Amino acid sequence: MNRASLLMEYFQVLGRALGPSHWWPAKSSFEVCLGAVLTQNTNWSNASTAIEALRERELLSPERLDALPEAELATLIRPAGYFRVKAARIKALLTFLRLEAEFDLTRLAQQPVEELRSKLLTVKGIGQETADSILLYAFKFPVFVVDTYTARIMHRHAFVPEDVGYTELQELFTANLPRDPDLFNEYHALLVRVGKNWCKKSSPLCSGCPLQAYVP
DNA sequence: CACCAGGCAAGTA
DNA sequence: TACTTGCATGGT
Repeated sequence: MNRASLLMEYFQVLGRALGPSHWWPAKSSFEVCLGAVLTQNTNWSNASTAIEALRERELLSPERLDALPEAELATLIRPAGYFRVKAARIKALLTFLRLEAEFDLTRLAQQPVEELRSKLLTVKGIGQETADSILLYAFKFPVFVVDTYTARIMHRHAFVPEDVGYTELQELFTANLPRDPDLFNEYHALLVRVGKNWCKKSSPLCSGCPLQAYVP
């Protein structure tokens, strides 16, 4: 079986077993951008608590957050962990959004995806995964997001070496799947759900995983 | 108690 | 370039 067929089969098996993921859980593109930073190396539950703290204070707009002092932002997002680092990163992102598009995210997304990706990567605190999460989940560009779960799962299934780089791992999917943002959206979500439930870092518990039959 | 979570940048050699 | 370290809360 070739990679393209196998990757599509994985998607279908996971979809049938787990059902729709409804990603990204956010009410606006801007919320996706915030969540993308807040969830860096952090479980979504903690990131979500931080988002809700901002929501309670009606701070979930770029203008309101931009006006908020960084120290106050840091206090509010404390539950997300790395809160000082993340406050600085969110501030850097806000400055970028203001200078690049006057906080108009719709306008920001008018440019070619490669151009926007390059610009996002210049923002301190926005790496490849965060940039791609924003491109796919906030703006619906057909960009496949990969993460540590993706690497672990695909390595365990012998698709890639353990130390596979971000770009190489991403190309495994983009070179073998149709460039469909809805497909990429759901596929990444399903892989994260598999990772969380059955493909943990230590004590690999494949039992019960929908993809167990495919593990070599 | 230890380990982990939807990373990233800065420092070192 | 290749490797190491700091960042930090909350759940299991």
